[in-house]
Amino acid sequence: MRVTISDVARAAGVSKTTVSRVLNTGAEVGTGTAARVREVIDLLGYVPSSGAVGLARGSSRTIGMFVPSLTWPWMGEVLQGVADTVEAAGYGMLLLSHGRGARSLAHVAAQVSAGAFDGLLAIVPEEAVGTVAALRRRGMPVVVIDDHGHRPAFPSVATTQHAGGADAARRLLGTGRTRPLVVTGPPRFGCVRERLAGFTGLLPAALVLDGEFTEETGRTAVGRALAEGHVFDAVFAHNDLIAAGALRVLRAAGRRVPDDVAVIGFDDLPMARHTEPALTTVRQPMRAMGQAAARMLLDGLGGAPLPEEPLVIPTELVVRASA
Amino acid sequence: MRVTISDVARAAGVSKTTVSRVLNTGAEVGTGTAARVREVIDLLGYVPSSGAVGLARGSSRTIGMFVPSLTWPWMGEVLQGVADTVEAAGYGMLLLSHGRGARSLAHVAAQVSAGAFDGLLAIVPEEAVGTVAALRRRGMPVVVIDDHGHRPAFPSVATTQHAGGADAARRLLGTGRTRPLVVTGPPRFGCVRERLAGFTGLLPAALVLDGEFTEETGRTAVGRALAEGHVFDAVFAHNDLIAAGALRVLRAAGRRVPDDVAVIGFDDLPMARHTEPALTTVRQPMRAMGQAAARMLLDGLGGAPLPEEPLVIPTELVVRASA
DNA sequence: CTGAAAGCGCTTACAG
DNA sequence: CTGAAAGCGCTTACAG
Repeated sequence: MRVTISDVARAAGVSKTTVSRVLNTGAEVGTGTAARVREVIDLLGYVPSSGAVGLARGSSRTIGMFVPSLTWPWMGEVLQGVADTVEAAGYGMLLLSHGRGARSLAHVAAQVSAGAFDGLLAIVPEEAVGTVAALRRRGMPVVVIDDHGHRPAFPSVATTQHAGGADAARRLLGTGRTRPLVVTGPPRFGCVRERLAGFTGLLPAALVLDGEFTEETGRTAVGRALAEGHVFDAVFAHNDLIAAGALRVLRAAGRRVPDDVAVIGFDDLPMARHTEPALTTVRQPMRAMGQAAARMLLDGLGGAPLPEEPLVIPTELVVRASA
Repeated sequence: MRVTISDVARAAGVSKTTVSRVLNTGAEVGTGTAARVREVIDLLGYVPSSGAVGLARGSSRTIGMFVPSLTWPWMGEVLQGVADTVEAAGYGMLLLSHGRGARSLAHVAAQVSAGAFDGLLAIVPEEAVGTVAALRRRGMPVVVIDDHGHRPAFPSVATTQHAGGADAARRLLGTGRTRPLVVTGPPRFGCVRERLAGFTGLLPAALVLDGEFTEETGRTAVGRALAEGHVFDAVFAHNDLIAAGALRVLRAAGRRVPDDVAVIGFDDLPMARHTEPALTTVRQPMRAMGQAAARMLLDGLGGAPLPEEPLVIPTELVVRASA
């Protein structure tokens, strides 16, 4: 049987009110009484029912975490950062995925209406911007992890997409490259446009090809550039998967990396250490972003105003062998 | 303001009891009345408070998902399978990670005592077996996703580790290999022992080296075998990362794959398609396992008895270029 | 410093 | 087929 606050009160010879106070405010209770109550709580192993507390207090001590997909290569890092922070604060973390599209959104809406969580952390796919904005308008505290695209409308944590692109260009410039090929992800993502702008601002691209954030895009794009006889001495890939594909095609074509063609990726996935040659890449601080976003939301739930400006955690150029 | 059951009752001109019945059993309510109530519910956008329902009914319509780490390469697949299934059933999914060790376990215990979820899905790290077993003894429905190790004590979904190892051996045998090198993960994992037994049952290994489930282990283990002059015509790596490391060292040493040395991995991570040459590997059905485990738990919560025997979803040999 | 009582929003016997 | 009332386990004015 569940141990309730009444059991504790009875065993300690006090009222439920007093037990509740010991548990929460702590104030207004005699030292001796408090000690006795705490003893009984430990003895009985009492833990307040989250449902009851939620009902009485109108909050759930749980945050929602909404992600477009759970299988993206860096998603685990973000989730780990969020989970560690949220758990340390004694909060629960309700995971919501956009995997089933519109039905997933309906599920989120239902959980919100049910009061299942007090605040929402979100990586917002294009299709869900409206939904998330609507939740926020209805008063739900929202913090967005701004990996792809710029949404000034939300409190958010972001990284330096533009500067990351510029760092890549600077590195190539520093090693004497002047005719880069750029292979981007889908241009609908804000991050793609920012990385590209940062890069071409310093180093005009010989050629820009867009595709998906996949190894296959890396192979086909670079393969095409090669086949069409474009001249380039570097590749700036918009993520590490694209870079891996590029490396593969370059080797197959007999181009030496970095001697003939330097290659720089983006993300710094674990695999970046293991490509041949090891990949020079722009590191995105995914775990730190998860932690910071969680902290921001928790502070917000604690009463702090959510910041107007994005909290920016910088990218970092990680130099390995490919550039 | 939150729309409550009282608002609906008032607007529909019925009692809260009737609204509750329309929402839940559906039975015992006049057709006309039910229709009217449903109309009002839609109109007002009423969704029952999960906290209140949980309190009154003693359940939370939420399951807990406990994982050792969120950053393992196949974890996202499992989570996606679980999330899709759980959400489709209208349940919430509380994510619990073992990332902070003992403190994480304490957090789990607190969430359980708080009644935060009705059942637990778990990938159980060694250190947490006791905790999870204790929860089960106290009546918490538990389903274990049995990736690593065999725990007959829990209802579980498993895959064919032994047969997967045997399939790898059969493939090598079929291409005329007789002296394999085996590089395993940590022997404390049940899956490691099973894969090894399945493999050596058909094809005695020239040499067995153990290590971690990392690319680095692949490089150092195969590097050492090479340096020490061991003779082998194949490598069975216990996961794809180890296999990737092996491929790299073999190439660096001038051994052709698969001509001189065939290589087989385990898992079928996305990267397996992109190694050089593409990796032949034993696929683990991680997403399907997540789905099946979730379904099993949900059925259990619905009243079905949890199966005594593990539900086994088979591995599958995926033949690419490396063996 | 402490407690009795109302209330949070539901469900569920019980009575009709 | 329908409703009044008790109860789930807490918190929080309010009174002392």
